[in-house]
Amino acid sequence: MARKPLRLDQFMPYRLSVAANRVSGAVASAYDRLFALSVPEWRVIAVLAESEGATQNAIGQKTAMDKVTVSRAAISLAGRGLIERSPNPRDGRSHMLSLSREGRNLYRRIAPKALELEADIFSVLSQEDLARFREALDHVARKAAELSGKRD
Amino acid sequence: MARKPLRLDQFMPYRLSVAANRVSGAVASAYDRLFALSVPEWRVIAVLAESEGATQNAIGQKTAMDKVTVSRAAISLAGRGLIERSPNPRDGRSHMLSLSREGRNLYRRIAPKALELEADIFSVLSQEDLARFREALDHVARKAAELSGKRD
DNA sequence: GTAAATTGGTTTCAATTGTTACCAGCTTCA
DNA sequence: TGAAGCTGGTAACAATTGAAACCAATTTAC
Repeated sequence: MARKPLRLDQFMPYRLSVAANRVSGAVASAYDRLFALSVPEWRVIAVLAESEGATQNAIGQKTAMDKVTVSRAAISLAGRGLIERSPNPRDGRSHMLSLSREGRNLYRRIAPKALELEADIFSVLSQEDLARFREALDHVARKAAELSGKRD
Repeated sequence: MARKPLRLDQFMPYRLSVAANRVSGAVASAYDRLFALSVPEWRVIAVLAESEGATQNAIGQKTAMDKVTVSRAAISLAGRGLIERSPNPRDGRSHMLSLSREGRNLYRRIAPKALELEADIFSVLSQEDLARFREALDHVARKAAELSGKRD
C-alpha cells in the first residue's frame, strides 16, 4: 500500500465517528423530543414490536447492547407501562417482555417518524449508493469486530 | 417513497451506529494499549502535528470536539510533557499549543500504526468502494448536521 | 475611557455509561 | 441428592461525558 501522510480529516475512523455521532445525535434528539425515549429504550421497543415475548437476553443479542443497558431500559419502560413482564415458564430467572397496548400504540406513532427521519437523512444518497453504503458498513463493522476479537 | 415496514436491523441510523462503535472501539483500544492515549488526546496530537501552534479553540473547530474535551486532553498531555503551551501574544487568555520533542517522537511512532490499522479495517473495501463510502459518509454527516441545526 | 457584552478556557455538577460484584435459579455430574 | 459451576438479571461503583456556571481577558458601543 502506498505511503501516505496521516491527515486527521482524511482518516477514516475519525470520519466515520463524526458522521455516526451527527446522525445518532439527530435521531436521538428526535426520539427524545417527540416521545421522551432514549435510544436504548427505543431499540427495545423496536425489537419487541418485531418479536413479541423476547427475553432481555435475546434483545441484547439482537441489538448489540450490553445486558445492563437492556436491563435499565426495560425497567424504565415497564415503569412507564409501555412494556409488560410476564414470568418465563422455561426459566424462573428471566421474564418474557412484550409491548403493552400503550406500548404498541406508541410504536405505531414512532415507526413512521423514524422511517421518515431515516429517509430524510439518507435521501442524499441515490438508491444505488445507499445499497453500496449499507454493504460497506457491514463489511467494515464485521472486520472491526473481528480485529478486536468480538463475537459477531 | 415506498412504504416499508420498520425493521431495526435494516434501519440505517442503527447500522451506522453499530459499525462506528465497533470501529472506534477497535481503534480506541489500540491507542490505549499501545500508547496510553485516549481518543481525544490522540486527536489533539494529530492536529498539532499538522498545524503547529494552534489554540485549543482552533483544535475544537477542526475536530468537532467540545471545548471541555479539548481542555481536558490538553491538560493531560501537558502534564505528561507531550505538548507545550506558550502564551498567545495576540490574546492573553489563550495558549498556543505545540508538540514537545517527546510529543513529536510519540507521533512519529503512532502515525504509522494508525495508518496500518486504518488500512487493515478498510482493506475490506476496494479502492473505488472506499472512495464512494467516504463521500457517502460526508453527505450523510452534512445532512444530519443540517437537520439538527448544527454549524458545520 | 469605561460599562456592557463576548469569548477562551477551566471548574463544577449532573447525567450516562460501562465494569464488577452479586443474587437467584438452573444445569451438570458424581 | 447435592455440591460446583454457569447464566439471567440487578445493584453498586467508578469513569466519561456534556451543560451550565464561572473567571479573566478582550472587544464593542457609547
